[in-house]
Amino acid sequence: MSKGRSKRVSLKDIANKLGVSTALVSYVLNGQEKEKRVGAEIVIKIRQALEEMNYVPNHIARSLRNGKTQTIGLIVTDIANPFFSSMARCIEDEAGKKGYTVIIGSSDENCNKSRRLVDTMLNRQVDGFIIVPADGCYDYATLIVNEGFPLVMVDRYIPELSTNYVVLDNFGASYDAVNYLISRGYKKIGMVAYKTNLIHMKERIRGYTEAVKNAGLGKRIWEIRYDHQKDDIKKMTQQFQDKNNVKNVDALFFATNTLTMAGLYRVNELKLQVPEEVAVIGFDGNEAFDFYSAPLTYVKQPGNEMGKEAIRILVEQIEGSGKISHISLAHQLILRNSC
Amino acid sequence: MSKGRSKRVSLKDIANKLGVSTALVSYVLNGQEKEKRVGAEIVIKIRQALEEMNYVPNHIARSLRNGKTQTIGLIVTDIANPFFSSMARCIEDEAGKKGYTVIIGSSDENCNKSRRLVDTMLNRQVDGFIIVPADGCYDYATLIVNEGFPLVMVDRYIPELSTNYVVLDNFGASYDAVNYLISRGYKKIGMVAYKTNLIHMKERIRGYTEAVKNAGLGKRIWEIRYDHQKDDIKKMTQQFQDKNNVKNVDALFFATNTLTMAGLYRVNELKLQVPEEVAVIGFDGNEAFDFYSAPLTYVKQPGNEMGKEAIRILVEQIEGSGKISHISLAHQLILRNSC
DNA sequence: CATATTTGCTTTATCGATTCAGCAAGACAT
DNA sequence: ATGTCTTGCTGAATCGATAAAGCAAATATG
Repeated sequence: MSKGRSKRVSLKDIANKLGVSTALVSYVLNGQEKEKRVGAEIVIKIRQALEEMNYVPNHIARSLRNGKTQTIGLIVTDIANPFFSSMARCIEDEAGKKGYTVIIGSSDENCNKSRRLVDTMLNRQVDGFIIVPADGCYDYATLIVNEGFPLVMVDRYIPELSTNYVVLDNFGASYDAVNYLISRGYKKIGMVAYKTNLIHMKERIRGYTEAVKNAGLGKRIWEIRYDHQKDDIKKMTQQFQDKNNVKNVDALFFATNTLTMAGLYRVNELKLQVPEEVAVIGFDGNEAFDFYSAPLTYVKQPGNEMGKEAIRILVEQIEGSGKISHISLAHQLILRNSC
Repeated sequence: MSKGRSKRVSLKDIANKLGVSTALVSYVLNGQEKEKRVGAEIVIKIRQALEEMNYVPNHIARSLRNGKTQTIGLIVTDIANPFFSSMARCIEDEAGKKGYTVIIGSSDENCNKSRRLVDTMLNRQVDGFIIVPADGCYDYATLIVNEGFPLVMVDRYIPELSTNYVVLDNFGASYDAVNYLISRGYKKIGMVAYKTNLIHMKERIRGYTEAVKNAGLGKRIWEIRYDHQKDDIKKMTQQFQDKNNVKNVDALFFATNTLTMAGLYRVNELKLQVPEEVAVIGFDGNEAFDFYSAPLTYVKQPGNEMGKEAIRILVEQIEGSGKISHISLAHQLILRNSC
């Protein structure tokens, strides 16, 4: 038998106690005593009563009335991915400071799940969205924008959709990383990317392509299917080891931290030495990179800054700004021993 | 200028369209057409209209009326910690299946933050809590229980508080891990734990103590302060390396993944070989453990199962069960090369 | 046939906060 | 003295869904 939950004090309780109307109390509560011409003495009395009776506004009632919930929906591909979990951490902290609460969902890069999450969140009447869009199904993002809901895309964006985003300068980061490999004397540089039409991946591939082209080197790209990761990575490792294969490499550039991890697991299984037998550059960062036998050189994304910017822009939008922000953040190449 | 958000269809809209009262529509919506004796034809018409007009219930209004928000508050120490982020992932998925939404907060093992999070969540009228309690300040947990809110503690619990929990058999796991070290011939086994009164840590320490005592070995414990981690770990490494110190060791057992990581960073800085110069057993798991020069032997916690159980119990409670569940899950010792 | 009972629906209060419209009473101007 | 303004407050509608209470009409029972 659950103990009786003590009912909270309502505006009405305060009003009754003082023998005034709820309107007055509400005005004082919302700092409108000037505009609404509330008497000076009664203001003081109301403030006291609010304090004494330990009044806490009912969020739900307020939301129903105002149509604002002070809630933000965050959809990432996987909250268990350290890049996203640390970004989420930052988003929650920042949102909290501004009086917003965050609800999080993981889409697994899957359209149906994304749509279901968006539906749930719309149903919960979030005031705005921060979304890492999944590949292919832009309908729900379009819906969000068309309905006039504030939306900030992070990590990647949908070029066709005119809305806010905060991303890495993916082309630049990738170009930079590959050039570093080139400067270290590697000639057969491979890139392991995801097979997707998402712009961030396209840009990372373009950075790689541009860099190897400028150096007069051959292009070796694997596009791994997200839902056949293991098979495709296996095939990849077979090809890149084979001296007779056109895709034989001396260095590998991985396009995300999940790909880096998957690749390294396989490299370990095959007992390949890094960087002697194959050099490696990772992406995104992961504590695991620090502990690899050869600590990994990698492209570090400013995940926290990304989260902070996203919240800042979103709240601006929620509060009525009409301007659309497109932000590209700079990467950092962390140099260590893997190449 | 934000585009006009198209107003959603309400119960009233449906009722008006059909020329019936909202009560009827509500009954049909909630499957009470039998109890509330709604006519067979009108039921069909209402169902059709709900379908056609694409009706979606207003969650906020429902919450205000029912006093239930179908929302769960989850407080962990740090959502960026992979142990908790993967648990959170699992909790969200399971909660979603049962029609609940989760809001997450990170306490950083800090009382004030914990309290603020609980306040926010109470204010948002969550239906129940899943909490990883922080050290020392049990007031808010007691408050939650006394107010009659369902609460499930995970990872650790507060013995004085009679409520549900799902934890690891910490004593057993620790005992087992240390015995494994003993069976491998290590004689000077040290344990690195956090300085805290929390039961899970006490139990892990008790497991270690019991194991070394039974083997007639000396006790070497470091209790690291959570907010002076770096200093304390440094001091620890100085002592355990010193052959003349009573705390000199040939093997280290770390009590959490954050401690393991912090310890390994330091071990790497000092260029100590694992396991030759010092053997290591970790706790909790972390992808990083797989990539350590000597892949780490560690105590694996069933984080997903913990999350699943927690949600199951919590929802049971929310739906009115009075029974209190105390669940201890079994660990798994993952054997590899670090000892 | 007269009285119960059942069936099918409507009315209305409620959850708690917000806010517009409106009403007295006093201040001020003409 | 009459009309206009200002001040300080109240009443009631509203957001959308739920559910208790009540009311006719239809059916059943004696």
